[in-house]
Amino acid sequence: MFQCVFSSSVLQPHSTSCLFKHLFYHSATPASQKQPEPIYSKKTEIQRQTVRAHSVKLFIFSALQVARQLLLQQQQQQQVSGLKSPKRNDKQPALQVPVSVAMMTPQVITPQQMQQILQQQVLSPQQLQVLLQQQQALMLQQQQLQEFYKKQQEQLQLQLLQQQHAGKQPKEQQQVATQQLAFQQQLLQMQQLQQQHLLSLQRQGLLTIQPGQPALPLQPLAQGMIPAELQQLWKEVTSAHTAEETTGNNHSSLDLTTTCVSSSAPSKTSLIMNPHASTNGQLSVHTPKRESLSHEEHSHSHPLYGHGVCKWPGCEAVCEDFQSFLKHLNSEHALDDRSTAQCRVQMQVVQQLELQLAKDKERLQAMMTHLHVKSTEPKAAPQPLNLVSSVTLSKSASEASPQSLPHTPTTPTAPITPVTQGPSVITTTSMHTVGPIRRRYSDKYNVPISSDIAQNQEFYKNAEVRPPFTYASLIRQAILESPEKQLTLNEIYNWFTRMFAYFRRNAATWKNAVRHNLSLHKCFVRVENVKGAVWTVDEVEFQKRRPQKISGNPSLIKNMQSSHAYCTPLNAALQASMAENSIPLYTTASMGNPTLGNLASAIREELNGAMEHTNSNESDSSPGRSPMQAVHPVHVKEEPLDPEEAEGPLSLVTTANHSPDFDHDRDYEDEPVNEDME
DNA sequence: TCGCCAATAAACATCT
DNA sequence: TAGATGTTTATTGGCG
Repeated sequence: MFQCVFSSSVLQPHSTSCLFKHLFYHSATPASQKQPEPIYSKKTEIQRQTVRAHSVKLFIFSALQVARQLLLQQQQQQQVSGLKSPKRNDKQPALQVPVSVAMMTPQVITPQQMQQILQQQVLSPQQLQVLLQQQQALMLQQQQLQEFYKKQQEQLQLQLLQQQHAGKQPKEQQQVATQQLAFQQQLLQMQQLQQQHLLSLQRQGLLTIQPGQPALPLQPLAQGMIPAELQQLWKEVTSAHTAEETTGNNHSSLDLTTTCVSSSAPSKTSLIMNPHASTNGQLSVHTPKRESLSHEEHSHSHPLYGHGVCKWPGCEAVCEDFQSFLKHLNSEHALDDRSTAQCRVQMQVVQQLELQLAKDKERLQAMMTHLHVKSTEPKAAPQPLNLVSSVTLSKSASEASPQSLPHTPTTPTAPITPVTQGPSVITTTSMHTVGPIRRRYSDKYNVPISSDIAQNQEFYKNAEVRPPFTYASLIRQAILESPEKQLTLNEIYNWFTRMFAYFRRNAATWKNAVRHNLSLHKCFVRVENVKGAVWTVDEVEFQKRRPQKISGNPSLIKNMQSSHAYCTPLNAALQASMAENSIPLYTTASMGNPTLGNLASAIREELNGAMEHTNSNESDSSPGRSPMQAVHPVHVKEEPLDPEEAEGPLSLVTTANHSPDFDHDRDYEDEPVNEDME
């Protein structure tokens, strides 16, 4: 009986196939149905900040409604009161200095406050949609208010002119002045209301205030934002979200050095959360502070600008410099239906990608778990799992396991290197091969043995997984890991059993193989000392047999090609997986959003880079290049070899794919040794 | 299909 | 004398 390893599963498949079906069911079942979604801190933060932003924006919206009502009431009072003007004769400030629209605008939250509120938020598409609708309503109201204020101001100025020229209509003038005063009083009330709301938010933890932020809840009216600025800020917020999510997981927050809107605001407090992040820079046009920033800095960090091209989804307009990019951004990607729709689409893309990532992670985990379960199945998989090519020991070897240890119950973590190497991990045959099929395994894919063993130490120790290296490589590694770079045969045995659970079984087989390799390969030198015979590694011999020059070694070139070829099925798999899980994403891609293609190409580049890095890393960290190994003394075989025997087999440790680990001496005795490859 | 090569098996010798 | 150690040969099977 096998028990499914899924935490939420209680099914106990009675056979391997049943278990496999069960696992397949798990794989096909949406994650939400089988176990809770992995809780990512970022996700939680997103939700929290979304609520925060939502509350604040709703508040702004409601505050504007209140303002509008007040103004309407004022307008009605003005119409009703008619000539009942106050008898004040003193000059009102509003009369001396025309009341600006900004003064009259009920935007009491300063840019700093707004930015502080908004700087951390990441909205879900649904929430953004709601907010965008609110935003549109907000803009509409702002426009109405603005028009109303303008009318009022025009009337006022007209009256002032008339008064100056004709000295007439003092009543109307006073009336308007009173009206303006009333406006200010009402706005002050609103301001206080807003302050209370902000304090309330602050108390609820929905609004964090920087310690150095002076008088956050309340700012003078003169420091409020004009509607245009607010509109810009809204744009910036939405665009910044788009940009932030476009850039993926860089967790960039808004760079408020580029979003400091009002120069009049006492923005002494630096609100920069991430100096490398940026926004779309829309506000830099009218902010001296932003203009002080170098455009190179912008262009280097702006997620929507790179290589002289606007990276707005589906745009790719060529912008010669950052300035023109900003103009283009402001003109072509202003806040309109198209941009908001694209923003929504982009958010869906990101969401789908995150969902896909979560699913694939889960799938990977299930695969790992599944393979471990399979490796410990006593019936179906009596042989230890071979990571490379599912080597199953021969019948006699598997039967002759006097030192077999019980299977380790621990669940080892998956090997790092083979996973990242991709093809070196599991072949399709490993899933289906049954019986004593002996398959060749070697140091494939240029995995540096030392790093692989170091990275996957726990895995190899706990899982009966055959290390993807030849016996010769392992022997050499064992010797080199020893303090004196020499080991007795028994110590080599111990190293094998200590480091690899796989070698805790079938001792007769692999020990024979170890002895065979020690004798076979010239690079292993037997040295007699006081302890008896110890084995060392002859690095010269070892390095002689590493024809790894990429430019000249066809096997390496082939390996490189196969590495690249691996990317193609991976892309296909990725896209198939995406298609399987995210139709909207495909819709997005079909709309011309290059995200999917970019993602695929990015992954392809990453893989290529990884492969190249692996190759270079391998050559760097290859045994032949190890400084430690380079200084290792060369031992001479005490037993003079017969010339015929000297042609015995040797192996390569870290040659390319399908290259021999250790080539026979015979093969290299007459071949020119390419020293460049060392 | 063939050759190469690592893994495996086994025989044999030598040593402890 | 048994077991460990070391050597050699043959076979198998993967892979280019």
